[in-house]
Amino acid sequence: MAVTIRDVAQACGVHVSTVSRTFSAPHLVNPETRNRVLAVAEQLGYRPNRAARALTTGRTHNIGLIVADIANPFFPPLIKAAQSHARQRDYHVFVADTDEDPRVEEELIQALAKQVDGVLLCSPRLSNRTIDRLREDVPFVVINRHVKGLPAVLMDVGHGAQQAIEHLVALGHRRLGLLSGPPGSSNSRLIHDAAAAAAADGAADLTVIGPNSPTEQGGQIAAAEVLAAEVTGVLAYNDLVAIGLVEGLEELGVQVPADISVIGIDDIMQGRLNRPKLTTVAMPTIAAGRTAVDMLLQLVGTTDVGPAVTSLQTTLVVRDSTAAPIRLPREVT
Amino acid sequence: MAVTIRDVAQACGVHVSTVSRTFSAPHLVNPETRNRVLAVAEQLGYRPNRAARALTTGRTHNIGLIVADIANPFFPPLIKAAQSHARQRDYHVFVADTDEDPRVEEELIQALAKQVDGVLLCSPRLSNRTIDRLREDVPFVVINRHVKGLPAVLMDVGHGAQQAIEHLVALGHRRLGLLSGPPGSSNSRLIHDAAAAAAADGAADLTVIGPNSPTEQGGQIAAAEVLAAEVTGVLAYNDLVAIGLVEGLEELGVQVPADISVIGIDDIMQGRLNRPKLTTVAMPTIAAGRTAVDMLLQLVGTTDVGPAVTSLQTTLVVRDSTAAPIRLPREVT
DNA sequence: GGCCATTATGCAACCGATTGCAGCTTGTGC
DNA sequence: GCACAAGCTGCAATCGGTTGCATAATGGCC
Repeated sequence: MAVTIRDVAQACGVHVSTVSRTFSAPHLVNPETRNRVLAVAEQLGYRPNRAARALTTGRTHNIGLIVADIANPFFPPLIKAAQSHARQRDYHVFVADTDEDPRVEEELIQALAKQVDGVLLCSPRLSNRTIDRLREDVPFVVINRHVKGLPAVLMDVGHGAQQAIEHLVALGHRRLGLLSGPPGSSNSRLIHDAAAAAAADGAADLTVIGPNSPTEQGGQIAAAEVLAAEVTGVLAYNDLVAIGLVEGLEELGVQVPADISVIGIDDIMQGRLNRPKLTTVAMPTIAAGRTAVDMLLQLVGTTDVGPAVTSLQTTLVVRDSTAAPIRLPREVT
Repeated sequence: MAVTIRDVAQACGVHVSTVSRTFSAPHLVNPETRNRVLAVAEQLGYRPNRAARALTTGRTHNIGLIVADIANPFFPPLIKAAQSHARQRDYHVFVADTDEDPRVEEELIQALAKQVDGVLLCSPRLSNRTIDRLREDVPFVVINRHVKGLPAVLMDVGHGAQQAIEHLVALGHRRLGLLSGPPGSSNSRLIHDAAAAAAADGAADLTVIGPNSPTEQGGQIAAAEVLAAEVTGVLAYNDLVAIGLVEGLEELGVQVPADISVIGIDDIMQGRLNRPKLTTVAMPTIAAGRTAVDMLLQLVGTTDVGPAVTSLQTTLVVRDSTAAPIRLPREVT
């Protein structure tokens, strides 16, 4: 059915190995022969069978990318960046969605293992122990989580939280709130610690509120608590929570940013689709996708690699949900 | 490195073919032997190499899914549905994003062709002629577009537009607007024709506005035109345009839905993240993903298949952006 | 003109599995 | 006690390429 290397060889009157070399080691074949082979191959519509090639070379030229939820707007930019970056290096990316289910995640990794040269694990939900076991099967680079002994690409959310608090302080806010994230999450702790430190540096109070569910609804519910805490500026665990908070506050008759300033984290909306446009900490998702691909390719190219960890900078994007407080806070210095 | 069928055979004292059959044709091997092989395989951590299997069987048990833009919120639910549905049938889905570039799309199809049993083409940007050429390489099912001679899964956007107009008419609106989509798009024509017919049936005027760019900004810009047209209810080409329109109208001091009702198409936000929650035509993306997988698997299973076309129903989801008009329109019957 | 290095090509084993065919062992029926 | 069938298992070719080694042809150099 499909045209193979043998068909081309026969049509050219050369041996299969010559045809093979024409594609995988062109410098080893006479330019004249090479051109003839290429012409015939083109004419016959020959395409190398990557799966067959993988069988002998051990290189599939594919990489896997496993994410918890494609529908989470945080991931697509990262996926796109990884794909286009990999394509430029003659690699293809197979994306798989785990539906947040660790069992599915494990199954996918095992299924992918033999068909890819390495896997990008994006915010994995698996236990460290399971990941440690699976790394026998296929090389990993982990994105957005640190697993001991594995190369990782991290985004410095702590620094982002710091920038956010400094921004509020610079605007004149002194009574700040933090809508905290899930207690178990390491990102949640990083955000809390950095925010607390930055608030202390700025001589501002920081009231921790929650944790509520890290969703729009969670933010909406937190609105009342925010009012009760009498803060004028709030940093939310993520953009969903921030957007929910804005909605909740407006339902209570509180204007953002006139009465209270709100900052999110992640920049999932990128200023679109929401009013007021959210001031937020943008994550370097595109850089993370590219970097992860580079690290993985480097890792599969060499025999041994140290567990390199790259930490990428976040950026505070100031838009319309933050402003100076109307009444100066009481405890101004 | 990895444990192969030979390692298992040797450890068991049987021939490789027996091990092979244990996995691919269990009924042909003595239960006693089979259990022994399974036990040893388990203990050694043997996993079949799907790529090698594909070489002889011609079946990879993978399917490809090519979309124009993963970041477009319209696609992720479809992707997730296709993936989980395929996984239940022991197939894996490789997702690839073309960045809206037909050349990339073609390249991806060719690269994928040998590694998958079939490809789901989601809103392809390629010309019919190119698609016709590529179908020699790999079986296709097209989603969201009709290509002559190819199986397709369509979503009945015309009926959705009809429902939307009927909803506005039922609320009492008689002066309606349609924010039209790109002139070349077939969906755009389907929406226009169905909306026009439904308006005529409901004895309502339908003013076509635009086309503007099918984006949030396009909708925002159209707000002035909508006001000038003196309509009380508007159907937008998609949700992005509808959301932009709501923003544009509010900037002009017009309330939605109090002053003007707005309906979108696609249901990308699913009622989240936007005020007012948008009344919109929900596309059956989940059903489309599942159906497309089923059609593709059926297609690769048999030798010849007719170019079946499945058309899926859309649903009007009434939320908060539509209401009865305040002032009854002049030409009430 | 002979020797050697260089270049180009062919040969054949191999990657990890599948599968048609043949052969062996049992068991059954008569 | 023999013929035959059924049930298992082994053998070896095959899928579509890659690659180390051998061989042949060419050219340069003294």
